[in-house]
Amino acid sequence: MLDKSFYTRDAIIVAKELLGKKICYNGREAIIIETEAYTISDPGSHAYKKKTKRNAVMYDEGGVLYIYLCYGMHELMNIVTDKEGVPSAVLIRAVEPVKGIKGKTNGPGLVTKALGITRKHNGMSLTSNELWIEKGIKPEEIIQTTRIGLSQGEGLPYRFYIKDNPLVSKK
DNA sequence: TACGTGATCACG
DNA sequence: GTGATCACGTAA
Repeated sequence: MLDKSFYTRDAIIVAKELLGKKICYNGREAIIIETEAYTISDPGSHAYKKKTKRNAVMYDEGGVLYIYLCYGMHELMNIVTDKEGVPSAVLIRAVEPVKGIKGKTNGPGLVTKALGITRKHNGMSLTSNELWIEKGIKPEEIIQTTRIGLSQGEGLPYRFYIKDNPLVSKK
């Protein structure tokens, strides 16, 4: 299991290093293929302006989940990073099924659905024996490029994925 | 390319 | 209270 110290670093570093790691939850396992980082003073981040009820968990110490509902029907899964009081997180955009997964996993809304993660898991710890991330594979090559699907801050190069993987999400 | 869908937030 | 907005997915 990855230690708390893995998560309490800058979101960009964590986003990059999460690639190839394995998420384990509820008997299901999946390798992380694609991520996006959301940092402090980032126009695309939910915590860009101020602390609200929704984004409060982003201010927590790294190593917990931030889940929210998008477009009224998709629950998106983020991993909170950095020290307490520094709002930042990493969005999981695509994973590769290893065990116990049904359905598609090549998009952020599909990842939560496949893993069985919902808003009820908001704030849940990633250093527990119920939900955790551990060593998986070593990515051959990592691509860093601009984020997609945002109305603001889309141009920032905070998106990472494993090169040539067929599960990388599309716009 | 169009739109469903509902929580959330910035207003007043 | 109310209206605009939104880190998406699907079908067309």
